[in-house]
Amino acid sequence: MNKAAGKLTESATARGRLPAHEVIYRQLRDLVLYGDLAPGQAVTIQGLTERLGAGMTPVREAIRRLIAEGALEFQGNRRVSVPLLNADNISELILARQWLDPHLSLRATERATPDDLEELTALDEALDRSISAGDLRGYLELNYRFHKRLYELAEAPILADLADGLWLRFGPSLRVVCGRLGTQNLPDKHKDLLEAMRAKDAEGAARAIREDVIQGMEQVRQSFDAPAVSN
Amino acid sequence: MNKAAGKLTESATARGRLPAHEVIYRQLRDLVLYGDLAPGQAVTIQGLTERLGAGMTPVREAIRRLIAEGALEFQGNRRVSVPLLNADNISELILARQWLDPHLSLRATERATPDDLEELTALDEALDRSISAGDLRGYLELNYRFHKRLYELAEAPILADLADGLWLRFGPSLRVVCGRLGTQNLPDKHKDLLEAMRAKDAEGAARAIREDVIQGMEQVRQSFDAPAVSN
DNA sequence: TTTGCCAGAATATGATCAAATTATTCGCTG
DNA sequence: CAGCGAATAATTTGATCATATTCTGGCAAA
Repeated sequence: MNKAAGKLTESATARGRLPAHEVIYRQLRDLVLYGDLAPGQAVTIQGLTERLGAGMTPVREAIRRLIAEGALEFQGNRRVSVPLLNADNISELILARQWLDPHLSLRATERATPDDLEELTALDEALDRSISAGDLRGYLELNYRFHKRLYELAEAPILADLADGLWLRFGPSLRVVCGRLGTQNLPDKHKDLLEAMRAKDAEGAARAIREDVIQGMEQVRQSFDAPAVSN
Repeated sequence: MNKAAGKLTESATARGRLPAHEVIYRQLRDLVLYGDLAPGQAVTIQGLTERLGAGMTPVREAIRRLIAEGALEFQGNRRVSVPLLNADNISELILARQWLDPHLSLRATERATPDDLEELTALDEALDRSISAGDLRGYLELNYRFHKRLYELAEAPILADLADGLWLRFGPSLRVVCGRLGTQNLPDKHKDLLEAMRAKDAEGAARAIREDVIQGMEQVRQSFDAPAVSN
């Protein structure tokens, strides 16, 4: 096998140069994940080519990917928009996360090395600083990265994919809710989780994350029962 | 609002003319779902433009969508292929379906009308005929449609999406396994399921589908422990 | 074995065509 | 004469293609 050749060739993608459609995909993904695009907002190809300064082919491909992941919605005619969730959708998401997240946390606890735990702890501390500073965007980003890292540690790529994909679906709504509540009222169970993980208490970790999920997602659900904002 | 205009215009997409990328997507999806593309097989853009007689832009978009759904795999360099599952992957899929399918069946049972039940029964009978006739492709297609219809009846679009997506992941492997076993040895629990649904026994339906999933998926898992075929 | 070259495939652009929404005009009725 | 509504024009946006460019992997020669 000429496995060495690949290394020596120092392929363009390997040395950090990602294809444009990949770059655009990640940018657009973050736009959805962190709620820079509001629920219901229309997404146009040409609008994005300007906003992200790219050709339309990469933008087009990025949009298709996001649609397939449920992050965007194809509206039958040729319109694409950020999905507008209803209370039932939220219930489904809560249900799915209530099953997936504990399962993944349990596996992550069994596999996490001290280094991994340190990394998670550092992420959580950064998260706390964002909350104190009232930095909403930072909170959303770090909170996601905390959970995402947990998924990765579980070494279950398919289940992690599923869990990861759910974040894209409630990302826009989460932003709206957190924007209303302010960063001060955003408790989490990360401390309990980390403690359980350090003790290799997999069941305890699963319980902690389950509470974290319920606590966070119920806030989103309640915002649907509450009177909708003006516009 | 000129909502009337839209109706009168009799929009092209509304009267059945789907965009090419959508058509290509569905064709390519079926190719994966029913195992016409073998696990590990390389998928090239230009190869598909010829095979499906389409331009490369629609093919490109279809491939991106399938990659996002986990039906295809982007191999880092510019290669795309049908994912080759390992035993761990199968375990993940079993786990996910063991949770999703019963849940959806339970909801479907609560909501199914007599007409719906009749439709499912008809699908199952057609399925039996395919088995008797030794028609593997027909079996794969009808079995999928049976479960897919069940997902739809649950009226939980997000969970249904997740469950549906899993089929794309084990489709190619399922084809290989069934090809080895022959259609005669493909038992299912559909009869038990339908009986429970007719009796509005939601818990019973959930149990039946759980057994159906385990029975079917375990066959796939075992084919990994069994000695791999020659090539 | 290593290095450089080459064929072939994928990426990316811009042009072109088609479709849908929005804006405008015109005619009608009250 | 004013206001409403329908038909139509104009603009915007999406879909598709042909083409240019870049990259990869293999092959051949040193």
